[in-house]
Amino acid sequence: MYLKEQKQLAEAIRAALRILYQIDVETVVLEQPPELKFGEFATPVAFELARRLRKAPKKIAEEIVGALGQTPDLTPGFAGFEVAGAGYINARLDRGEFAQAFARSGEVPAPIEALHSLVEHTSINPNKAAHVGHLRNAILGDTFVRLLQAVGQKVDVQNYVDNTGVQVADVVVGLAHLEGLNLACVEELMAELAEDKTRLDFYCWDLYARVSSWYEAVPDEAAARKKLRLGTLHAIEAGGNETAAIAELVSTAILRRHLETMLRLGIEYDLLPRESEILHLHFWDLAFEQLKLKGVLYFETEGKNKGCWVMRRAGNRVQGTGYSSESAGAAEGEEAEQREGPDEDAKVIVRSNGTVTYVGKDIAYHLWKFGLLGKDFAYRRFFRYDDRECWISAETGEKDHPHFGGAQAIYNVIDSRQSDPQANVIEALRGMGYVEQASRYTHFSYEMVALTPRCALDLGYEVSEEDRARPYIEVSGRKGFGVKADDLIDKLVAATWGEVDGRHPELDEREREATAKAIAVGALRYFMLRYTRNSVIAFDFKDALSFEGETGPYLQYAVVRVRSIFRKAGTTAEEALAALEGVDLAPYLSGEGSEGIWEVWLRAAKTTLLLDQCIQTAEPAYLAKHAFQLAQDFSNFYRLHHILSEEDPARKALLLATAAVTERELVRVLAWMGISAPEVM
RNA sequence: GGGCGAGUAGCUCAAUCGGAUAGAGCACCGGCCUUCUAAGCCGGGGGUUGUGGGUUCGAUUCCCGCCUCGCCUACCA
Repeated sequence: MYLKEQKQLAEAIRAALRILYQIDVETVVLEQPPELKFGEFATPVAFELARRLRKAPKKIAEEIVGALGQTPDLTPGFAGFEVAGAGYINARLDRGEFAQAFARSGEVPAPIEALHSLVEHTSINPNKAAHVGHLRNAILGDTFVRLLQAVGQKVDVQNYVDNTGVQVADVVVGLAHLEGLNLACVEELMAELAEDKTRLDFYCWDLYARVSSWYEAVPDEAAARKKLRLGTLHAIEAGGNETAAIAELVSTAILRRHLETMLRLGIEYDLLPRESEILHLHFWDLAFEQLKLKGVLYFETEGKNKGCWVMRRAGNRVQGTGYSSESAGAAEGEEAEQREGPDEDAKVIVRSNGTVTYVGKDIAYHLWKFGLLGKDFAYRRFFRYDDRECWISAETGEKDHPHFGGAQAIYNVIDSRQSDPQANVIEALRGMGYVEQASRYTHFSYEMVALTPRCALDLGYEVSEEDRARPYIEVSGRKGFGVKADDLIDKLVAATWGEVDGRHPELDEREREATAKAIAVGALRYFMLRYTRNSVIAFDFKDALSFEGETGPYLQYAVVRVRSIFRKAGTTAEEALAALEGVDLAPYLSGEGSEGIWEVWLRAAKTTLLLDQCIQTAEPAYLAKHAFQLAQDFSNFYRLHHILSEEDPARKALLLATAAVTERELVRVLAWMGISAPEVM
């Protein structure tokens, strides 16, 4: 529904333009009029054509309306068209018919393309606890996974683990050198922490901050300490030594903690590919050969990058050994000729000492994602969910495992600071001739979560004078500055639990707990989804712990109210929708006494349109906003029309069905956002 | 220096491909629980959309200049 009518109307108008003026327009702009009394659709197409046809917009609009009126077979489902203002064309739906059809169908969205997609999100360095920024990442990613699944795509969910990077090395330096622990002692420490119910990732949060400041603490020692850090990193990368064993032990335990934290929000993964396997299985060697063969990498012989294998950046044109990704036209050739000397802006992929950079490894990994590397990981089971298994990469693994990789489209949920390296990887793929894959590679970019200065002060951090003047302060794992994910979830659950205890003493303990958790998750997930991706979230407990207004609980509350009505009415949403069969709804959907009813139906019917839009733009915030507006429309309807006391049976059937479509669509959208609606709250 | 993003109500954010009167939430003020759950609803005040030009019948939206802020721009990962 809605989408169908929208397309139909656009086609009918295009047909009318062909008949009337023998012109073809690419797209007909359709929008919703400012008020529903003008109809459901409006188009300003007559304004655009005024100059071209040398006619007043109003006259054109009248002619189009006339043509539409004479060909009713082109616009089934529409009740009428009219000219408004200086030349708008407004279209009215046949409301009764529309509502009947929508009540019946519910419209299962058709897949845009039955793609096999791969979404990578979370990807927290396994050396410390997850913080609010990681929550935004995981919630955006998980929601997008659900959206893709809603349109019928097969989706692999991956959480990339950098278990051999500097961040893990820093924590190992802390354990081995600050605490003076060997492998056995680290095992002992972990056992003690477990005994103590101290979360290991919390312990490492503090340790990581200590190590980071320790590097700089004594100026004379700084160089030696940095050397220690680098040596630790190299030992971890190489593997097969005690340092690497400590790293493996700790990072794996922290990784498990991250999965537990995310599971609290209903977030699950299929696979955890790790950097250690990308290194040890020599993914890079294969990628390097391909990159050289296809001329994407070239050996720099001059300038600052002398002795390195480099790649030109997207948008740069370079002559000689470089290549041009798009078909090089004459103009580009001339431009290239004017340039002299080495491309100093090029991206170094292999350093002059022969080691490969992060971007290089990432290119190899992404070739694997698209099934273009010619090599695969081995796999082991790692984490058991209620109804599925999460696998982890391994050098040698289990014989039977699901097939991973080889996706047709990929989405990387990574914050916007990484847009440059992401662009490099895409450019490399394109340069290798994988143009199709490059076009289906989406850097699902989002802005960071920062803390408001007030929030930082409340948490007891020292805040400099200039930071206090800023609207927000960036979180920093290195400084141990931020809000830990589990702490936030704990706070949310405590707040909702207290509230549920007070409101529903009649429920047993387990029900109250489950309800409180559902509301806490709803509040948190909605909070992270309501902002568009490129907006920085300035985090504050006051906003995040709010359960009123535009929040998750507000949406859940609308569903709870609907369910309460059905309980009292002794019926169900399904029955209420089925009972509409054969009822003439038109008299109740417009005119006196219909206020607020049609708004709910129209809004509810737009859900599929929003789903489409969110996928096209990779922007879940539109859906969050839509759900809120539907809940708002329902609240308005709820106030204006008392359902259970309605005496006209036909009207009562419609009012019940209005509540039913609200529930059906709201529950659907909430599920896409990973939010469940409790029975009571 | 170059690239990307942002600047909208006191605060936090929306505004579909350039369209009709720029909308929500929070905060503030005033009302509404004897009728389906008040985590709700209604009403009120609040705006030179950073700034100066341009294009257009029409600009928060597109183009150019300027101002402010953030991020990226390493032979770190």
